[in-house]
Amino acid sequence: MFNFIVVSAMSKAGHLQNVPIFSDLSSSDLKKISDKMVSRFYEKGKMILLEESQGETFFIILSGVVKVTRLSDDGREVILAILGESDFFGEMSLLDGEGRSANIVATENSEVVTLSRSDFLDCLEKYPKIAIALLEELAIRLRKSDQHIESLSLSDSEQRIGVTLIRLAEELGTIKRGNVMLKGLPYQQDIANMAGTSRETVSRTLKLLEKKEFLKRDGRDLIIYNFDLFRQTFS
Amino acid sequence: MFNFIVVSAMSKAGHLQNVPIFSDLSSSDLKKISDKMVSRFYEKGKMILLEESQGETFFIILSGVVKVTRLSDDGREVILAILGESDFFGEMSLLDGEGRSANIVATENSEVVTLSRSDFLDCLEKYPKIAIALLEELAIRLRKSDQHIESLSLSDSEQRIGVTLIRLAEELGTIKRGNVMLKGLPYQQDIANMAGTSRETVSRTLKLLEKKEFLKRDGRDLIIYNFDLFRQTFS
DNA sequence: TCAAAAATGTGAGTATCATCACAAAAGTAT
DNA sequence: ATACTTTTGTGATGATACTCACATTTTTGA
Repeated sequence: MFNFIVVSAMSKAGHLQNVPIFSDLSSSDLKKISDKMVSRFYEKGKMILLEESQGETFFIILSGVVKVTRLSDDGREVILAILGESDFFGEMSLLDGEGRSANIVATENSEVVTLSRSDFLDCLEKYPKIAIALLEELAIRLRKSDQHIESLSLSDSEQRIGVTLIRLAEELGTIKRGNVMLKGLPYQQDIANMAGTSRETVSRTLKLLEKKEFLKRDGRDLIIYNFDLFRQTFS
Repeated sequence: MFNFIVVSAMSKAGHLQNVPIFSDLSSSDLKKISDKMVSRFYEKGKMILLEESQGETFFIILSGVVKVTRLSDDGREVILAILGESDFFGEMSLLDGEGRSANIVATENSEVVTLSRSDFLDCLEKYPKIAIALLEELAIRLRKSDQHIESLSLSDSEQRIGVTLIRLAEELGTIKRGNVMLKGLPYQQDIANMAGTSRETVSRTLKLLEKKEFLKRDGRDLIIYNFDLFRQTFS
């Protein structure tokens, strides 16, 4: 475990080059920024950010997977997004000053680097390219949110679960001759929380989709046959 | 009508000062930008942007109201947002290069100013303040989207309609001794499309909320008594 | 390796809400 | 003022999907 952290710290600047919002920067600028960053490691299941806490830090995921959630009063959870390598979070409350709007939990062992609020805002002032890249990314997220809203508004549960599998495949899957391989599917309860349905319905629907030969399950893994067709069918 | 356009054109730069994303600019910078803008007027019901068209223009609303929608294959409509004075739109496809993700329709006679793609991007490069202000605004919209998703995922139709009324009140209403006055409520079908429910359910629910004395209807107008309580109850 | 815990499968009952159908009311235009 | 259109109100019906209950399977950890 310790070994893991050391290795990652050594390659921090290297990793950053692969993060889209930094890709326009020269390596000397990148060095300056990465020197201000702090590496952190979160084990699977650990809470990274709480809904109530003040937003004072910007996070970039180097490896691992996190889920962005909101909790209702009665404890039910809505999963807003699944984020993976090179994704970032924490920017929203840095930008608009409101408190956190969501919880962040590591769903896999995850390594992140962080930037303080002031360093982050400096960055934006100093490198307009970063601000523009961030705008692009937020535009993409807003577009995804809009699709999510459309799906929740119009579709029945089978469609919504299909759309959710597409989202998961795009974030976590690997493509292989037109099929998508999803190793380590989230729990049915998490899929239900993404799709806005119940755990039991996810169970029944996955079985149905398997019978219809859209996909095949093998324990925690899942293969979607003919991903293009799957997309057409469900979104 | 012609009179209206002339008046507005004269006050274009003046209006811009009240638009949050430009509020940090000096009046000479503002002048430079406003010279590149073009005024347009859309009558109630007119389509401003189509889902399929290329995104090549940035719009700022000087007066009026527009709705942002997505249409499913079978023609059902989802209303993603209602935008009013000082709000802007069209930035998403300018930023991420994708085609339009939504339709925009004027729901009231509306006056907008537009900026071309290149002028808009120039603006962002030249005035980092604008880029940051835009980031703030997108963060706010993303936060609202997240709340919308939560509401669609967890709530029953009464809650969802309550949340929708709050959204409408915040965008279109005027506060008066703790009560909110909404003059010219949207049609029930539009409210249904925002809340992800059916027109009939909106009709029945409004009646119910009136009986519970949360609100009072008078033709097209609506008063929400004790808006703070209403918020607490529905979000 | 085995027990305990967690996750998944599945049936039965039921509530919510969409849909259909049509009546009433409110706007609009001639 | 009147006819026409649009919007709203409301009952009846049925389907979808949620909840509850419990069996089965898989995973975890000592």
